[in-house]
Amino acid sequence: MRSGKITSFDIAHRAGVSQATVSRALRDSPLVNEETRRRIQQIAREMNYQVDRRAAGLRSQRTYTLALLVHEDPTSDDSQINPFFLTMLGNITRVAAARNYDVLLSFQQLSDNWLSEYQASNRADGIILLGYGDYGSIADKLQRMSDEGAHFTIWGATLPELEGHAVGCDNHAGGAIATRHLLALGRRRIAFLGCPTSSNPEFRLRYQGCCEAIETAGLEVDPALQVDSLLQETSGYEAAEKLLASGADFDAIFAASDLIAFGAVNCLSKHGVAVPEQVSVVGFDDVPAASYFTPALTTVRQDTLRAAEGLVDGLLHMIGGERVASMLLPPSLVVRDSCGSNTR
Amino acid sequence: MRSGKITSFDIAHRAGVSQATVSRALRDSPLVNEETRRRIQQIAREMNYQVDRRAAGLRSQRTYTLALLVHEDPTSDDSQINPFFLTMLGNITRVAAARNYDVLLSFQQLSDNWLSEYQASNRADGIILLGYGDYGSIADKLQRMSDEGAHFTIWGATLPELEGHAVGCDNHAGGAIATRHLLALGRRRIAFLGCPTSSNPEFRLRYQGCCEAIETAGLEVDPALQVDSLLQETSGYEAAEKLLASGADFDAIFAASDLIAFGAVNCLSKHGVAVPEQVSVVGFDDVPAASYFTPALTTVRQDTLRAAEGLVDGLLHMIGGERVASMLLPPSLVVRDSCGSNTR
DNA sequence: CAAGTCACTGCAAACGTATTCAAAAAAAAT
DNA sequence: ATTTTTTTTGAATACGTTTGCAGTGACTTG
Repeated sequence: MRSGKITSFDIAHRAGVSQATVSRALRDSPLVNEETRRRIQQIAREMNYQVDRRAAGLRSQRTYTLALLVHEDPTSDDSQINPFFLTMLGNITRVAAARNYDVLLSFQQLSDNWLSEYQASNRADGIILLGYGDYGSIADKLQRMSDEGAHFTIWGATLPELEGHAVGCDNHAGGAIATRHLLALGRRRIAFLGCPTSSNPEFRLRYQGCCEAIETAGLEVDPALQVDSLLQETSGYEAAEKLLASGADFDAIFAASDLIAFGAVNCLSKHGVAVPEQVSVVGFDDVPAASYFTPALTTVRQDTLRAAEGLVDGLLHMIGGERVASMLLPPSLVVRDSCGSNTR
Repeated sequence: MRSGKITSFDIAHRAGVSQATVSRALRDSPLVNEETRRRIQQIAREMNYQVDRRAAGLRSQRTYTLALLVHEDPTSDDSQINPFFLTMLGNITRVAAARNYDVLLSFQQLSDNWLSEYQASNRADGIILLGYGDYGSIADKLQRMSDEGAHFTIWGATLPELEGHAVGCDNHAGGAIATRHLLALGRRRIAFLGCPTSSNPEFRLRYQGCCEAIETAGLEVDPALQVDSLLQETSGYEAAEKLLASGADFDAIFAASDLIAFGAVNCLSKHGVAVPEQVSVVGFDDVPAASYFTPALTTVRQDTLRAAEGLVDGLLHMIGGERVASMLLPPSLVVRDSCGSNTR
């Protein structure tokens, strides 16, 4: 004789009150008498009762769920996810859980109807976009999301022209920090591996910070030392190969991402160039592997925990109807072995 | 004059039919006339209508959502997630999406009431557990989940005594493959870094496979060459240090995880021991960083995509009421530089 | 003591869908 | 022309909450 599912009516019956009172008691409403509330909560605990989120959401028009949409490079053959985003993902989930929100995960493309699917089907109260460094391709979709009143926030550069809320690292400052570190070590010919001309504003800003630091030091930026590279390791390897082949003189590399740096170092090793003795290398992101890497990679760290907090809390405020300003986080330099500063 | 939310009634009104017919038409029910169905679907598309998942779920008692519970080591200071599980996570999400299921992500502890929270609050139709290599600590909870009729599956060793469905790699075979590879390279004194006596059955099985391969080759297992180590890199470093300090003679290391291998190699380097020249090293998992590592790590790969398919499809079958057998996946060896086989 | 407050509580109406049951229309069979 | 069958539709209800509104005593106040 298995009774069906336990509902608030069962609790009400057992407590000798109405179902409405149970609902209120469980939500700590001040409308219900303290002793009654405690008794009801006690009974609910004993009966192992849980509020049905669907019914509650249906009535209150909330889901207490955030959708996390992680970008996947459609050109990438491998199903590997950038480890940096995975770290972010973990932090976002943790922060959301602390705020009593669930996180719905998706790696689908941001298709034309993706928004409507999630927004209109009431699967989530808001959306967090991760890994869309290149806004250009989705600007129109963001605009539409904004027009339709969707709540969303995006990790990346906080551009004034961008519609909506964003949390990002101060890429310009990050580029400058890394470059100043290399300059302080006596390096003078600093190569940049990354694609500043693409519509990816993060790489562009990192390069700008880099150039500015060089010029501030009274040196000149040599365009020959900038080689395009995408985010991935293989792309970094190829970029380094191109740099070597060009015959350009360089004594340091600032890679726009750690993965690029990994690829570049591997390439240099293969060609007998010693890191950090002959060439200093700095990365960007401080992915977990950066510390395992040989030589351990000096890199620019983004504070992923504060970033996650910024994204989640910003989004929750927007859901709450507030207007929230975008957020720029200061990066920090993590000095390890790949620059030679530790060798004295 | 913004109309409220679009409901199936709006579609019905516009199409001149009843709401019931709309519901049927949108679910491709054969009960509705083909032409009517097409017209309704067309209108729904035009009006950008999306079924409210909460209402639909409330009525049909399904959520079309799977909960993914990833274990976090509570002792770990860092908030880093094991990269292997992150790869799994990505694959699981993709597979689930292909099956039209959402994935709810959580890194919370499997607390006593976690199950009831997810199961009873109807946030998910089933649960996937990831990272619970050590079943001992949660065996009672699994039993309770099973008793309460929850649908769940777990990544890890498929033990006969374990209640419920599991998908796992053939750890015994994996241990044997790795060890045979080392033996084939002429290594004779193979150390094992990992904790086979703990309740973590995966490590135990890997060690058993290792021992069996050694004995099959007509050699003897030296217990002095087994050093306990937890999953993490730092733990691997310490284990290698202990091994060196013991003065034991060894020419190869089989690490129970890639992270342990990373730590061990770093430790050996620090002590001037050359890898792979003096000591060959094999890891387990083939995490993304394994290929970036120097020397690139030879390791045992688990097929994470097939694993994800096994987990998701197994779970869906269970939700569908079928009885599903657990699944054992064959591992494969990825040969890179850390064993010296490539140096010839 | 009457009237007004106050602190609780219960009734009942949503929320938006899926589904049962009966009915209507159309087609087929007699 | 009537009955039977088939196809297609609509009315009504249930899913399990939250919440506006009204009601009930008890308590204060003039």
